Amino acid sequence: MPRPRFHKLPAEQQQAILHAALEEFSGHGFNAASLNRIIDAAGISKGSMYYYFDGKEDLYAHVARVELGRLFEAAGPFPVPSAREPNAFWSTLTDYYLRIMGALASSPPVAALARGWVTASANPALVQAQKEMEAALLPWFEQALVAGQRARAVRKDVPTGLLIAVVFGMGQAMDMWLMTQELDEETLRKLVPVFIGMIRKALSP
Amino acid sequence: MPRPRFHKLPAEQQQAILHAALEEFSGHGFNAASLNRIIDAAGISKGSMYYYFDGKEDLYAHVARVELGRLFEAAGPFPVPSAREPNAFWSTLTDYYLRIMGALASSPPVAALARGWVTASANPALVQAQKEMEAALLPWFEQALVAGQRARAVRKDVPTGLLIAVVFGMGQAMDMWLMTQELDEETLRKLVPVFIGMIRKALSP
DNA sequence: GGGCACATTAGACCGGCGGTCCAACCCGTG
DNA sequence: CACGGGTTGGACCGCCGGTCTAATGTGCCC
Repeated sequence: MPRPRFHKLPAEQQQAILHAALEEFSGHGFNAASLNRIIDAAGISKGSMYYYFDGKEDLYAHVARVELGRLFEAAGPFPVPSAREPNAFWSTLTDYYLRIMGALASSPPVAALARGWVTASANPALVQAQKEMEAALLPWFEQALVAGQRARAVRKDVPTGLLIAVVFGMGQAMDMWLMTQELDEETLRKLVPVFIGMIRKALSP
Repeated sequence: MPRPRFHKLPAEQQQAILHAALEEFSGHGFNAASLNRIIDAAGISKGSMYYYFDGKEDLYAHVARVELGRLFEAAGPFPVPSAREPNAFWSTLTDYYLRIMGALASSPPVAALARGWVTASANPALVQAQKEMEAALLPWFEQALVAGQRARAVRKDVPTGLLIAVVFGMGQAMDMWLMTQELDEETLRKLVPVFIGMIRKALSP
């Protein structure tokens, strides 16, 4: 977490720092990103940076929080599907997935940041930040799965943790694959249902 | 690739270097591993290390190649299923998966290395090494998928590249989940068919 | 056996990294 | 005006991966 002082800064200076950090992190990934370059680009001194943030990881986590937060905001709130029937359940998820991918496609640096975030999973320096975001996402995942089980859309014979891992893994793989292709609205609209269909088949009772 | 000179070294010194590197890489992951520590632990000088290897990435790739090579050797050759019928096709794959996981379970450092290898995917310093291993694995994946399609076990309405990505992602997620659990032979034997079953459902026509 | 050429080794050195530290400066208050 | 806490600049630290070269083996030819 940034120190409270950071939020007292003039908005434009906060922006300058966050912008520089987003550029650097999305362009190089966490490990290869240089805090010194961010500091230069933001036009502040090292002392100030460490006066506002605990260090590189803290800055990264904050940028990710802010940008991914904006992303989810732009895509609307997480729906916890209340469907009583499998088809309805899965179509709710399809809609949401489409909204997220659309939002991502409209902002390449954020997409790069998200990609980096999701692949940096094993980095020991990031456990803290990862856990934090995981903790924010997990309850939703769990709720969604339980709702799915209630709608008879999701199997009950496998530990929830494993289901989450698998969905996460499939989603990640699909996202990565998507991001390496040309992303026009048309194909996206065609592919997302295919993706959800595969997840659906894997999870169905 | 290590320089040819490396292979002319007395076997025990090669072993010392590879052992030190395996310990360090499996314990810290690629980024956090320290080449200097490996050098100290192996009891050689920096000059020698760089005389035998191009650098950190080269050493890592070599260790991974050797250790994962041993792993696959221990698990027997990649089967390209020749089944003519879905059930036979999937049971061939189940057997193989079980053999690999068994081999992994018997050697924690190699398991850690494999975990690190698979999660380090986005590291720009490793693209070379990643591509190399991918190139070695891809043809087998493709053959297996095509064989699966021939056995009417795998759908044909989705690009092969996407299928591979999804299978890879699911496999990775399952592996990671497995490695965070207690790995006794019993549960493994129960879980692997469930995994393969999920992959099967996602891929079936 | 002596001299030479080449393979090998040791480790000082380089720029850059993330992170620490403290003197100097700014600015509101008494 | 003087003080004192909030803020800033940037020198400094230990470590990183990587380079370079002088010294040291080592085997071969005359």
